[in-house]
Amino acid sequence: MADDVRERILQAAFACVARYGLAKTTVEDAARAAGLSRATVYRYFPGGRDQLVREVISWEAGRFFARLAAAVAGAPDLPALLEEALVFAHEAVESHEVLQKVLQTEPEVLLGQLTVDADRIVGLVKVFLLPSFEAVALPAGAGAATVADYVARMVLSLIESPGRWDLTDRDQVKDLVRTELLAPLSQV
Amino acid sequence: MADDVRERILQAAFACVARYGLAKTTVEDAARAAGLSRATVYRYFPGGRDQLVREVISWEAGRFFARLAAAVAGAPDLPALLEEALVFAHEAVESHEVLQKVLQTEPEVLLGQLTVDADRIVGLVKVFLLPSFEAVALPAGAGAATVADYVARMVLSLIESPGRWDLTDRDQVKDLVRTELLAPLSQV
Amino acid sequence: MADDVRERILQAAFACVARYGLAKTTVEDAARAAGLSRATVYRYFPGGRDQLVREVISWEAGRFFARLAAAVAGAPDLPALLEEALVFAHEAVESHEVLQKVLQTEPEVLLGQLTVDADRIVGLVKVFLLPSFEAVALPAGAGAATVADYVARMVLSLIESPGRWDLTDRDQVKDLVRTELLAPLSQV
Amino acid sequence: MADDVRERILQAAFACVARYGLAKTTVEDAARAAGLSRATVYRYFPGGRDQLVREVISWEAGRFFARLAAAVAGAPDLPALLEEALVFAHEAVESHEVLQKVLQTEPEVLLGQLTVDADRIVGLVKVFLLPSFEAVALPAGAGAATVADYVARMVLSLIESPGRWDLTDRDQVKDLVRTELLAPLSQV
DNA sequence: CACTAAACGAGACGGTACGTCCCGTCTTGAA
DNA sequence: TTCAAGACGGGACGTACCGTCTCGTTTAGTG
Repeated sequence: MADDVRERILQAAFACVARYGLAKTTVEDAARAAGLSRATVYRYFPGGRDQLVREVISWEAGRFFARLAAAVAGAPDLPALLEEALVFAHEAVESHEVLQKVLQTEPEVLLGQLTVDADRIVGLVKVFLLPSFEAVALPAGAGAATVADYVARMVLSLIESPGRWDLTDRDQVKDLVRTELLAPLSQV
Repeated sequence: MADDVRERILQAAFACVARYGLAKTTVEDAARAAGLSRATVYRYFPGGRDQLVREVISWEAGRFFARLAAAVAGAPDLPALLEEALVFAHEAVESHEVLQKVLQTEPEVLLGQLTVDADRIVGLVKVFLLPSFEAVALPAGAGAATVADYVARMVLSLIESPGRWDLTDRDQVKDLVRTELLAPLSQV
Repeated sequence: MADDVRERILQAAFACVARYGLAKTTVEDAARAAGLSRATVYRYFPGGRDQLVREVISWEAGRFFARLAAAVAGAPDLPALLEEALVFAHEAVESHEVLQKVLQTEPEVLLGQLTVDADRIVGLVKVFLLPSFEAVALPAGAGAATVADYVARMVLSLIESPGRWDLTDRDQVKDLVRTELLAPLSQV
Repeated sequence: MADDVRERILQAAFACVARYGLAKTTVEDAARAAGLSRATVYRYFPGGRDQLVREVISWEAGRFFARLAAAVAGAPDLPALLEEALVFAHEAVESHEVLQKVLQTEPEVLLGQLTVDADRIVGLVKVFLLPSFEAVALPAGAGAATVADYVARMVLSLIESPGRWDLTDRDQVKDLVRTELLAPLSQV
């Protein structure tokens, strides 16, 4: 029940961000959108507006990775999983309206938050990849955790700025996964 | 004269950031510290507090690179320059009290700003390195600009997160420059 | 409770006017004197400073007439009432320190406001006199309201500028009431 | 030359009042409209904005009476003069756009000023009427000055609030002049 | 004719108050 | 108890004028 309310607030706050942007979203706005009083918001987010904004971003990031997980659930092996993940994630980022809007109108706040959360996000992706690496033969001296960490960072970096790769093109992504992500690992 | 005042405001604002942090620095604070009225601050920074904060960060970043430039002015050749730059920059970042304080207490704001300015900063470093690369034999097909861009990004990245290198140790840095920064370029 | 606060603000503002004058009384001053924050003043007087000043004048005028009503409460008949009213009102105006101060130092603001409120004030006096006229024989064709209106205007005018009458001298006032205020009415 | 500039400023300020109203007319506005710098305005009106506004009202009032004087210049005798004056003045007040606008949108300021200036204005009218009364037989014991004062006040009062008279109707005005203004004087 | 003195334009500046906004705390009353 | 409702203090924001002042630049008047 409590989590219910919390969820409702986050959801409402996210909706407000979609409408007003990060900077212009007010505690009052969020409360109203959630059908709650401001006081209640403060009960659930004692850190006030800052905490709320922070958690909204975290929350939406979480949802993002949940969708990602679902999207790659059926992948038969590691390369397929990475390929699927890159394609889906890239596409998801590009077509995430709120994200795109915020990135264009007030990137500082979002990027600031994301940079600060970077470790946590890498962690998320890593945890998500880990099982796959544990089921695979790795180069001597490389633990699954280390490798997962490395790949997680690479993947995130590629999503942000794909460089010369076109993440829309499945063939290119296949290539990318093979040559840049996995190749270094199979060299013993 | 006008630039004088502008400078004074930035300087004062920076001092305030050092004392109060980015978030708690007020236009009024900056004005008082500069010995000016708030109105005057708004005359020079019509964008208000936001513009002021933005420019303070930019301004200090500029000063940082100016100090960097001075520090490496005497380097005899490219490897020495890069080595000097890495050592100095790392040391400077580590011992920059204001920077460290802000990074610990309110990284979001600063990182947000820096991320947004990233391009500009890469540009600064690139411009700064460019002459050195133009005076040097480069791999076929690689323009000095491209190479400078690449090295600039690498250097910044290394300063941020050195990974396995200890940028305090000159020998390691020498190694790093040779194997990671310049090696790829000398392969024709 | 709300009216309480409103009252407190008006009272405080009036005190400020007494000290600083109408023009130099600040919203901040009034708030401070009322022991409230400026924000609260704006909550009760959304029209801001203008509304506040306006209402302070109105409010004190109201209190003035309340005192007047009390002073003449015991008058046995109409002539006595008018006499009492003239004497009391004149004395009250003359000895109203704040009023006198403002009239001397910044008459424009006050007079402007009073002129604008003139109708309302005439109304106040009229309502106050009306019952007395309804209990009295009036000239044919003259409604009590009409007569009250006429007398109200005369009284106010006399208070402002007594002309040749000395409103301190009870005998003169008796005369005045008889010959100038009531005589015209008794002529059928 | 100096008076020229002064005049120009007043004229410009009046134009601004016509456009923006009394309260919203800025020293800057007036200066701009006069094609002068703000500094110059302060040179001619050291009392600043207040003095300027005050004088603009005075100035326009002066012009008003000048027009009045011109309008009645040809009157053959005192009754005709008063008749002409009443008709003209009433009409002039009614059709004075700026006056009407200000009276409707911000009467306080204007009325405040006029009330304060009341004595001066009565004086103007009085001086203007005086010669006519000196050339006429007056009741014993009444100096021309006293009579002129009385009539001046009556006329101004009638212009402000005509009461039951229709100052548009020449016949009524003729009547009014005879019965209310001059009758009392001819009774010895 | 030069030269000084005044008038003026331009605009920076300090200062002050305004009105607005939002935050975070707290109280009260109803479910 | 939990929550809605909302008053309140606090504080910063950005804006708008005000009045003062300092500079150059005319523009006259005078020696």
